[in-house]
Order: sequence, then structure tokens, then C-alpha cells
Amino acid sequence: MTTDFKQQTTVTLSEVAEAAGVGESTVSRVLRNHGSFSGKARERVLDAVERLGYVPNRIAGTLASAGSRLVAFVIPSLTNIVFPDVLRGAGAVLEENHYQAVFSVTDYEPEREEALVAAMLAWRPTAVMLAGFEHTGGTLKMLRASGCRVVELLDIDGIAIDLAVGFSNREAGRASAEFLLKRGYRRIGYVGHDLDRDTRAGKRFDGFRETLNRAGVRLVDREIRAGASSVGNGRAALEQLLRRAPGLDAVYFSNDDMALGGYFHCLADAISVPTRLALFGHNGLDIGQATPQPLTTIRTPRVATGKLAAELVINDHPSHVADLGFELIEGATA
Amino acid sequence: MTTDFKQQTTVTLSEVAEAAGVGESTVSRVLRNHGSFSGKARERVLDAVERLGYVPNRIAGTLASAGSRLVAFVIPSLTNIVFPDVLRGAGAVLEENHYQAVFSVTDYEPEREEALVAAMLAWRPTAVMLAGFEHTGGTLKMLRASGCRVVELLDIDGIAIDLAVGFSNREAGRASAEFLLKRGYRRIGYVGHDLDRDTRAGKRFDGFRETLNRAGVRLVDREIRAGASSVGNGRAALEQLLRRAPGLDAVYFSNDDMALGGYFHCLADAISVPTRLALFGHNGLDIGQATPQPLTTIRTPRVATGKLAAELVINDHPSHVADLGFELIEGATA
DNA sequence: ACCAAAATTGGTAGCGCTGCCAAAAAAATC
DNA sequence: GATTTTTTTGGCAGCGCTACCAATTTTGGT
Repeated sequence: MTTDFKQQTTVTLSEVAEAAGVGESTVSRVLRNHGSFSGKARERVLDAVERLGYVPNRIAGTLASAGSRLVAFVIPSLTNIVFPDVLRGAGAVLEENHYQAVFSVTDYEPEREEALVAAMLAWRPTAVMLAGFEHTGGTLKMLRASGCRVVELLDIDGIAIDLAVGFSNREAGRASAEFLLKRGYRRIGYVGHDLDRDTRAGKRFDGFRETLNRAGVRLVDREIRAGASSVGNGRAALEQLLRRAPGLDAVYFSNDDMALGGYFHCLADAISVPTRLALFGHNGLDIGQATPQPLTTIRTPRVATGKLAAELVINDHPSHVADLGFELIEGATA
Repeated sequence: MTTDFKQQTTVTLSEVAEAAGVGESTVSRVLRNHGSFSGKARERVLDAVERLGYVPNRIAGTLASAGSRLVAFVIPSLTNIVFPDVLRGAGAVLEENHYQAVFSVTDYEPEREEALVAAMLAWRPTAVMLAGFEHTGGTLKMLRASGCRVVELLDIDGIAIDLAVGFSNREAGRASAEFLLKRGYRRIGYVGHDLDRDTRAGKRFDGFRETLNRAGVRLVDREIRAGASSVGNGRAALEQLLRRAPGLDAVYFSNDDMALGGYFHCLADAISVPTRLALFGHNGLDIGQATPQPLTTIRTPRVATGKLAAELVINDHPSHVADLGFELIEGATA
């Protein structure tokens, strides 16, 4: 039993050393299981740790030893489930290896990203994880000067700073277009959210249009909403688009959230899917596969991206671009 | 212009001091804007900082000054959007005040929570934020001994360690039952996910049943699925429940994810909602309000919870339980 | 011009830990 | 039993910064 009242002064390693009747170095070695020590010493140290309720101070440990075992995530959003998924994949691996995840959210603003990267670097993280390749000059300069590993996530269409893990958004856009064309759709529209900020969605759209053009098919119309992607936004956007272009036979959405909104609009307006209108999303969210008609979409390797990113960093893998690919889900909406 | 090649050795404060021709203390004061210094000194320091690309080392700063300005979140899941929402609310406030969020995920397992809390305390955070009141004895002991602030989130039905911010889940369950009873439903069922682990969902269910019982209405049947809540899970569960109890006129779901799944089952099976079957969720997710019929549910103060939790911690507010309440959304499914 | 008060500045002792080294103890060898 | 080899151990100098204090410069008042 340890004492239960709140301790004024936190227990330090040297107090443990004294209580155990050994030197500080011995305590340090035992606790990190590093270097050599006798079984007896080990026992006395662990006993003292238990008795005093000692919790090592990693701030001090880090300062003394260099490696922080902190991995910083600077991500655009927590609302878009994509990023929590990546965090989840990375978190599991990091934790197993005794790394800690630190994060902050940019709201898709490059200037905020720059400020947050600066704040993160102050913790001397082992690695910084960012979304995509579009960063300010300041961000690039800081990251390069920092000497810490950098992983750019969920995109491989561009020049990586160091490591990149993800898939080709442009290719995903192309694959989506090819699928719709193969199915015979020709009067195609697009519904998207703010593309200046979500550059990965922009790249998909580029790939999509490129393939349409190459096939001699013109994108009939597009509806691009300001602000973040959301189901409500997608629903309103499709309604708007159809008002302008009622003859469309297929719509490509910037992602599944938007597409689900579109699907709900069709359900509400009794527009039969895909007979009258086909819908195509992006991401392959679980919810899109639980709707009455599963969404036709592209499943992206979000958790795997996080996982691999963490592994590369932990193993200090040399600079590298990893393409995890994607998978087209032939649902029932296109 | 600074040099662009990777710096072998990171720049330290004393190098800045030398380059600026001032003492270390002056650099420190200027950078923290704390204590007094002349305009000329300020200028020279900032100039040197810029020239050398100096990034302060907060590890060292923290060790020297005590306060870590780190806030640790130990949350059950990132998949359940509830927690990213809380993080989002807290993140904004923390960032403004130059705190950093650190997090790890317990998967709803108390033992993992204990291990993760221990790991977090090693960073000497200003506060630890946890979900709910159910913790192991070890977790409680560590937290109490740590001397750092503790916030328990999204629950107020229990005894708080220090601070608690959220709403009464039991009360939410009661309100849900009252609503269904008031609307005249009497053949009521329940669809839930693993309640041993998600104790807050369990408390809602308790409050729900209590109110039914008090009104002399018996819960007809329930379907409880192992594993996490998800739309797919909810869909399968409702199907199963209706097979056993086809005469139900209303179903209460453990949360909106499950309820959406139920709604999709009804759409797919042409069960008219709410005429033939009423559905009631919990959380008030945006997506539930964008479906053809908006979900009848309870909106919970997730972002506000995160926000207030962060504010209380930053202002070092005395121990306190804050009830942020909830709001019943009369959608179209009940 | 002189002295007191205020503003500015630099030196230095830690913060709690790890890494290195040399000393001490234990084990192995002849 | 003496000597070498191996294992275990403790002391102590930092890691980069902040807090404190004393020294210096500037300012203001007379």
C-alpha cells in the first residue's frame, strides 16, 4: 500500500535511488531495462518505485537523451473521418513502440499549418505527419531544417519532402471516370466542396475530367460548395445541380459524405438510383455500404496509411514514396 | 535568407544569444515576452532568431519551468465521432492558449486506460481528460497522486475525481422514453452495442427502462450486439430484433450510428417510418439530420464539452461538475 | 551635476534524467 | 590463492532552458 494523499512534491529518480539504497544510474538502468544490473538491485528498485509511486519524467528523460518518441500530426480536420482513421492506424503502431502521438488541426489553412508545424517542432518530435504535398514555403523550410522525419499522407501526386504514404488521387479520379464511362453514362456532373483547400479532392477532380475529356465526353455541369464536405452540404448541392442540369445521368462527388447527401436527396425526391441518376463517391466509408443501396465508390487505405507511416518512421526508413493503391467498390448506385 | 541545407546540430538559445550579442536571459525574456528588455535588444534577438532559424526547445523549457502546457486525452475511440468532436472543441481553445493536445485510445478497455494514463503522466501534463467515470482502482490512484488536473467527459452520473463536464446520460435515456410514451408508443424495443464497455450507453438504457417501468410499460425485447456501434451493426441488429418481435411500434437505439442503420433497414425493407415503426437515436449527428426523414434523437453537447473542459483546465478552475444538458430533436422518425 | 529610483541586463544554479567512465565486486582462470 | 576477466555499480557532467539575483545602465528629480 502506498500513501494516498496528494503528494506535494513529485517523486524523483534520485529519491527512488535513495529509498532503494542504490545509485541513480542503477535505477535508470533497471527502469529502462538497459545496461546491466543484478537481480537483487532490480528487485529493490522496483520495490521502491512501487512504494513511492514513482512515475518517470519523460520530459527530463527526453532532454537528457535526445530522442523524444513523440510523433506530431498536423491534420486538416477531425470532422472528416478520413483523418481519425489515419490517426487510428498510426496510433496502434506508435503505442506498441512506446511513441506518443501529438496532434493539431489546421482547418485546411496552409498558414495555420505553418504555425502549427512551428509549434510542433518545439517538442522535437521524431517525425511530423502532414496531409498532402501542398505546404507554404515557410513550412517546407522549417521541416527541412528541423532534421526530423516528415511523412506526407494520403497523396503521392507531387514531390515528397521525405516520406509519403497514400495513393494517387488523380488516378482515383481517372478510375472513377473510366467506370462511369464503361457503364455507359455520358451526361455527367460533379458535386464538390471547397477544392482550393482540399487539394486532394481537387486532384481527383482533375483526373476525372482528364479522362472524360480524353473520351470526348464533356462534363455537363458542376456544383462546388464553399466550406467543408458534409452530408447536408452534398444533399443541398445535388438538389441545386439538378435544378440547373436536370438531364444528368450520373454525378461524381468529391467524397462519400457528399455522395451520401446526394443519395438522400434522391431518396427524398424519389429519383431512382441508378436508373435515372447514378451516384459515385470516394473513400469507401462503412456507412456508405450500409445504406439500402451500397454506394459505388473507391475505398481508400486510410488506416493502412497511418499504420505504414508509423512503421516507416519507427524503423527510420530512408526517404520513400509508398503507393498503397485503392479499390473500386461496385456498389448499387452506379 | 537562411542556409537551406539540413543542420547537423540544432540551434540553441545560447547560440542565438551569442549571435545577437546579448545574454541568454535576454533572449529568453524576449522570446517569451516576459520580464523587461529594451526595444533594441528585442530587435537584435528577433533578427538573430530569424537568421539562424532558431526553434525554441519546449522540452528543455518545460523541464526548467515546471508547467508542461500539455493536455493528455485518453479516449475510448476515434471511430465514434463523439470523441473527435470533443477533441475538436478542446483543441481550438487549447491552441489559442498555447497548450498542446496529446492523445491515446483505449478501445473501451479499462486496463488499457490504466496503462495509457500511466504513460501520459510521464509527460507531466497540465491535465488528463478521460471519458466517463468508470476507471480501474489503479487509474484513480495514479491520477490522484499525480497532482495534475483531471477532467471526466460526457458523463455526470457518478462521483468525479476532480472536474467533470458533460450531461446526464441517465436523464437523456429518461427523456427519450418520455418522448416515445407521450407519442403513444407502447410496444417498445431496444437496439444497442456492447454496454459493458460503453457504460454511458448503459446509463442511458437504464434511464430509459426506468421511465418505461414507472409508466407500467414493459420493454418488449432488446437486441444487443457485441462490438462497437456502427451503422452496419445497427442495421443488422434491427433486422434481427424485428424477426423476433415483429409487433414493435418503436425502437430506442444506443446511438445515432445504430439508429441510422435501423433506418436504412426500414428503407430497404419498406417498413414505413414512423407509421409502422418509430426510431429514436442519440447524439444528434449531422448526418442523421440530412436523411430523407431527419432522425428523432437527442443532441449532445460534444464540442461544447471539449471547449469547456479546456477552459476549466486553463483557468485552473476548482473541482466542479458542469452539466451542459442536451436537446431533444423532434425529427420525423418518431 | 548629483543621487535615488527604475529599467535593463548577464551570470549561474538548477529542472530530472541519461551517458560515460572509472571504481568496486563477483566470477572465472591458472 | 593470485590474477585476469567479466559484471555490476555510483559519480558526475551535461541536455537547453528558466528563475533568481546582483550588477549595470538609464531615467528622473532636485
